[in-house]
Amino acid sequence: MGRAPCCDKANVKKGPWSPEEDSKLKEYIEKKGTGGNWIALPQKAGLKRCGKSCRLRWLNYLRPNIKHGEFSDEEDRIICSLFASIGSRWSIIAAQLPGRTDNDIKNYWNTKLKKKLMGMHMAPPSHHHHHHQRNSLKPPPFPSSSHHNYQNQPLIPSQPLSSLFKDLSSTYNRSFSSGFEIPHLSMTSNNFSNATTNSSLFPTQECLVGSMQVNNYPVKKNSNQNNLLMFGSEGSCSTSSDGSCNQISYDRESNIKQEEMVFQSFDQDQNNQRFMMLNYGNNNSGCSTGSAGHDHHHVINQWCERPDGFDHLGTENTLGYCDLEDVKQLISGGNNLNIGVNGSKSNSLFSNVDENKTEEKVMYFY
DNA sequence: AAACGTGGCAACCGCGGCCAC
DNA sequence: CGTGGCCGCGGTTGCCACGTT
Repeated sequence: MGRAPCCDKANVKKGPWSPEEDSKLKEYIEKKGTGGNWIALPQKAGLKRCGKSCRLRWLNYLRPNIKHGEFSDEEDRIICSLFASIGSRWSIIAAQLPGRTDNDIKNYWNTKLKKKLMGMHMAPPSHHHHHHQRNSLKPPPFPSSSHHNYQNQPLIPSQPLSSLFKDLSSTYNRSFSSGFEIPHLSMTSNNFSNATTNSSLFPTQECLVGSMQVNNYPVKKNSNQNNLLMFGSEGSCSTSSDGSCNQISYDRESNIKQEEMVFQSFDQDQNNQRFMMLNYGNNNSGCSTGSAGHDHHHVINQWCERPDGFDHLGTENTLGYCDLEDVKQLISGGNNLNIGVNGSKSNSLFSNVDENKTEEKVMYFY
């Protein structure tokens, strides 16, 4: 039933590469190139390896100009801001960092960089040795005062991550308004438009503008609050009560991922709306929890009329923010907003849509 | 000092997408 | 337009070194 193997497993070596294999592969490719066919290459080069293994070894290790060792603050910054905007698309991120491979960056993010950002709020989940444990995610403190001004915070931090983290965590702790609510959101697939922005706020960002609906509860009429900026990867706002939040294994305790992937958006000042998204997670399972038969969209802001308690909330990792004027400018102002729905992953976003529900504008970054 | 836990990475593997036929 | 098969992505696993109990 399964897919045919890409090569003859019996006759193929697996595991770490020996220096001899390395030099064989290197010499062959330097002399003859890959010929555009990795499958045939190992045989031609006299290697008992699967073509994919050769490709990986070459791209991640043998290829010229591979950079190893410490990541600089600048690299940290780039990775962080790109992750904030496009999520875990490591190959794209790697393309911005000469000499780094996607694998390298992925590993670095998962083992170190993420912790730099998360450390104070909670220990990131460990998948090691199947010690999946439900992190007891505590909701953040519920401050009664608000109106913290983060006017001058840049979207892409110019400081090292350590200082970014400090700033944002203190902001975070102080900035909830007293009455914020958790709306349940889903998105509709119609009315999305494609374009590209060159805004200085979001240089070369790709974004998607579309409609947002709030399931079951009316959107507040205050139009200042009708914009929601979502940072994150493709599935960031998938509705998951139907299990369509894909790529998550429900039969494992790795469910925890979903609960960690909570977005927060909040704004305090009616006249000076700020939008902030917090996203924690390592793939496209977004803000849903998907586990309890509800419609789980834990996006925190003053969005709809429903006051709701904390439920499944883990709230970590501030990655970006802007204010309403920025949003407006992007939406109007002749900005082109680019990239539509991208493939099947995003399709799950658009389930559970009731066309009769209130729809509002949303920008969805990925 | 042995067993156990953890971090760091390299490598693996399934899948979606793309393209040639 | 199918369809078969390769490519590359990204989530996951395996392994080793080292720290801790």
